[in-house]
Amino acid sequence: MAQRFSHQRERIYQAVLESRDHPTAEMVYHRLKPELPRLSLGTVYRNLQQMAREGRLAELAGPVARFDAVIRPHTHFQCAACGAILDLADLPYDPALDRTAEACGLTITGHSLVFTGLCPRCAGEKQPA
Amino acid sequence: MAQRFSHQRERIYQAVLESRDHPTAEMVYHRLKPELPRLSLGTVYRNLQQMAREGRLAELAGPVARFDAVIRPHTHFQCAACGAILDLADLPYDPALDRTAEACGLTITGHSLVFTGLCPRCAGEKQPA
DNA sequence: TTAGGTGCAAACAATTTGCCGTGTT
DNA sequence: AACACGGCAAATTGTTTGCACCTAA
Repeated sequence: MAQRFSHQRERIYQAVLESRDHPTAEMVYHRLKPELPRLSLGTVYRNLQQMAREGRLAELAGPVARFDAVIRPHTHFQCAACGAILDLADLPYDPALDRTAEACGLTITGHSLVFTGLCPRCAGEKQPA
Repeated sequence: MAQRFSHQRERIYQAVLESRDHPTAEMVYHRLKPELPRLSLGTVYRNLQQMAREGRLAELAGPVARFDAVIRPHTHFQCAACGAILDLADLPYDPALDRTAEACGLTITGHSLVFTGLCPRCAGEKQPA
């Protein structure tokens, strides 16, 4: 289980660290390809995923699209265990946040706020080791 | 351009509306298949995407994963035009939000806050029609 | 009648995995 | 030497699209 040192992994980590644009696996691959001509895309995926599991990297968003019939902006909750998404009706969308963000000099049209944790069902199933 | 009434589209909309779990295209398909045996997955994708474009449905997250070497929770901004993601260093992560959400009876481990709008470059390129 | 909608299957795109030789410990 | 790692390509999965037919208006 113990992982070993790996030249590629360190390069991949550095690439994500240096490029501030939250790159996709593909972007990392193309950036490293010139200096590591034998690098393969599969390795990039494997290492990104591994480092994300360990918490060395953060992963933004997932690979599948989900839809919501509630148009009015609102707050979501996603269970880390089962992936279910719930609405948090009690936690209203706060437009004041958008105005705060505009202070950064950006044109803000809205925001998405998603809480992470364990849903009641998964929290119940968790039994202490 | 004007769209017509479509039985399938209404069923698909209803399916998203009735299932409160923010379903994926696949989930919608499987839920409707029994009552609409000739329904095809392509149609589900087409209609979900169309309704999302029109604003009749909201789409959560995109299909490609991105990575961030900054582990410490922080706030993001995504440009609606070019898709670029920026860090909003001036808008710190607010742990108080998590405590508020716990009032809903959930175990909260964190949250993600992503603002949407136009980045400076895309805002500059926008010329009035 | 006319343009949009649908099923179906093929095309694409994003991501994962098996196999087997290589590198770290 | 043992076992994690990396390259490569095939396999999976998620999503889009071309085409011929069907249907609302």
